[in-house]
This record gives sequence, structure tokens and C-alpha cells, in this order.
Amino acid sequence: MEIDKSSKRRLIILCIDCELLFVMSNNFSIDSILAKRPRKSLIRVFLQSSHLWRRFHSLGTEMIVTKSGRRMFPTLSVLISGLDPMKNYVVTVDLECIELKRFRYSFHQSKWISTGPGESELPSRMFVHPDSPARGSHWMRAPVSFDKMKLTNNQLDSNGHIIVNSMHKYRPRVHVIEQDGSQTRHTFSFEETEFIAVTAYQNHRY
Amino acid sequence: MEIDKSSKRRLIILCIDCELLFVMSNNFSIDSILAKRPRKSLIRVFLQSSHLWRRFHSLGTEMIVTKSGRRMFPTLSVLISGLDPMKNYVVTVDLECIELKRFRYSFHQSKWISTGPGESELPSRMFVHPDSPARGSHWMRAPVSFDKMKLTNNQLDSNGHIIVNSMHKYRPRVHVIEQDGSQTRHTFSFEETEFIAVTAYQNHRY
DNA sequence: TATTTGTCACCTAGGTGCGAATAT
DNA sequence: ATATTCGCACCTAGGTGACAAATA
Repeated sequence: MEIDKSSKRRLIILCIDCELLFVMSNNFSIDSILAKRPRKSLIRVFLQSSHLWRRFHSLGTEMIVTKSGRRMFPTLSVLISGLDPMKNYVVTVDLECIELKRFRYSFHQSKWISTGPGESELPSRMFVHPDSPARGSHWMRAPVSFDKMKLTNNQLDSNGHIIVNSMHKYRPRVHVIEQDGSQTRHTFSFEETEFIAVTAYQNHRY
Repeated sequence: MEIDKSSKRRLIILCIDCELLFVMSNNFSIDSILAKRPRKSLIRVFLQSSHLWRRFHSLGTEMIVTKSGRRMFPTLSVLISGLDPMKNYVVTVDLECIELKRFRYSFHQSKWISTGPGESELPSRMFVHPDSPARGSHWMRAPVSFDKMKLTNNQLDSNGHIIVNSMHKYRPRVHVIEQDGSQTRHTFSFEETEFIAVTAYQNHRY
């Protein structure tokens, strides 16, 4: 394709094999666009408060769930790097049921033990971070907190909360989805954030 | 410029004299893009709760301002139409000082009267609606409320609140700014939303 | 017995008007 | 006098753990 590099007219541009699209101004040069072309970089996601998460994890993290929806404690919060500052992303969280077993808390042993097979799992609902969609620069600027996310054990929930089976074990997954039409998805999870959903705290030793 | 209309490769396109940009998928046809090309349409902004605003207006609307910032009552809220659903916009509000006079409230006459020349006005700060930037479809979906906006009389305010001179008359202006690089700005205001900034209510007859 | 549910008092954050005290 | 500042009591919305009652 031929391009008049000096053109300053109002245009939309098509670059072959580019992966990023820009909002362009009336006045721009082809060179300024090419200069902004994305270099591949590795997306990284770091868990915040990992110290706290690990303390709970060592005791067996429990997460209260209620019919009306309960926030998580600790709150899931991550630092993201390696995004394209100009590109739009949607960031979501879902819960992966990581063992198809039912658990119960043994007061004797002060620990969780698995008992029999668990409920079969439907794919988890997605919690879409309310800032979505936003540019990479926004997501990387500060930790991204999922404190508004709520868990429920109500299979018929109509408030958009994340549905779980009580006494089952889950681990949150963070998804970073590129909004360039490719919908490329990058998924991250952290071992220390796994938890067992409960309707009342079992371990009273926190 | 030559374009292979059947191409399905990953590209960025160049259209001359287009005004709208799209996030494109890997697979698309030139025709599908052209079909989405914007038709010019008129942006309109309608005041919400205009009945309430008019009731206050007929008595002389007062708006409390404090050092730490005070929300407006009534809240400014507008319905927007005529945007391009796919285009990004920033929506802001500022305050226009509509009479360079100082006012005082006459208890005798139960009305505001002007007294002498007012303070000279610096250009007002902008309140950027927190949803900005967002697509036209978002702004048009529901009334856009500026309830988080706060007014202050502290000329040294460092919280980003809108600074006003007490006992002066203002009228909010809504700006809809196209985020296509042209930064085209559409401005709207409503007579019935004019008010006098006060540090304490003067008219006790509300 | 093991689990779930609903209720409740408690806490917090933040917005509000009012009136006393102060400032111009 | 007029205008501003400040503190305060009040209200609301929403999140929390505890516990008693209900469920299975």
C-alpha cells in the first residue's frame, strides 16, 4: 500500500500487521504513528498484600459467602506492568474451583480435610473491574483492587455476584483482555489466594 | 489510494475524510467499516430535574460553598443524545460567572440585589466527569450526573474542587469534548441553573 | 451433627444544616 | 452589620461479626 507520509489530512490509517490502533488527531504524521508502534512486552501481574494472604493461607483461608453477597477479605488487589499504555484493556476476575471435593473443618486437627466428591461446577461468573475498559496507562498507574467484588452462595443470584459452592476450594484468576478486536487474554493466579468458601467462619483462631 | 476490499488481513486502514475511528477486529471487511461510517448528527443536552431547578430559580437559587468543598443542590444532571455511539468523549462542567457584580440578599424585598462591582474572575476550574473518557453509547445510556462535583470558596484549594467567589452569580456549563484528536467541544448551559454562591443560606423561605 | 439463614447491633465514611464564635 | 468559619449533632448507606433460629 502506498502512503503519502507527509499527508496531514483527516484520515484513518491502516497498517499491515500492526497490533495496536490509535485514536488519531486531525493533524498527525505517519512518522508519529510509527514511532508509537508497540514493542512486544511481557505483561506481569503482582499480588498485593501477599504477606497477609500467606498468613491466612498457612491457616487455611476461609472466605465468607452470603446470599446477598459478601466482599472478600483479604481483598484481591494486583499491580500490573508491561501493558501498552495506549491500548485499551478489560480486567476481570473469576474463581477457579481448584478441587472437585467437598471440605470440612476438623476442629481436632485444626485443619481442612476433604470429604467425598464435590458439586459439579458451572463456569464461574466474571467480575469485570469497574474501570474497564481503560488504557494500559490507567491499569499500570496504581494497584488494581477488586474490593467491590462480592461472593454469594445463591445459585439464583441476580445481582451479578460471583457464585460459589460453600465448602469448596477456589482460587481467583485475573484476566487481562486486550481490546483491539483480538481479545487476547492473559490469565494470572496466585497460589496463596486460594480459599474455601464458608457461610460461617470455621477456624476461630485467626 | 488503492484498497483491496476483500482483504481480511490484520491491517490498519486509511480513509480520507472519515471522522470516526473504530477498534477493528482481525477479521473485517472494508465494507463493514464503511457501513459504520458516521452520519453527522446534532448533539443535544437536556437538563434533568428542570422542574426543581425552576422552583429554586424563581426564588433565587443559592448554592452553599465551604472551604472543604460542598456538593451542589440541586445536583446538575443531564441527558445527552446525538453522540456517535462508538466515539470517545470527555464530559466536563465548569462555572461561568455571569455577572461581574457582588450580590447581597435583601431581607426586606426577599430578593437578591446587586451591589458594586465584583471580583475579577479567573477562568473556572473544570470538573471532569469521572466516567471520562467513555464512548457515546455510555453517555447516552442514562442521565449523566455531576453529583460528585464540589464547590469551594477557598482560592487556594488543592483538592481539585471548583473555586467560586461567594456572593457572585454563576451558571454551570456542560462541555462535551470529542476525543478524536480534534478535541471539538460542544458547550451547553441552562438559564434555570444559575445560582449565587453563599457561605450560609440567606433566603430562609425555601 | 453440620450447615445455612436471617437478624441485629455495631462501625465507618461522608454529606447535611445549624448555631456559636469569629472576622471584615 | 455582614459574612465567614468552625464544630457539632444528625443522618444515611453500606459493610461487619456474632448469635440464635432454622434447615437438612
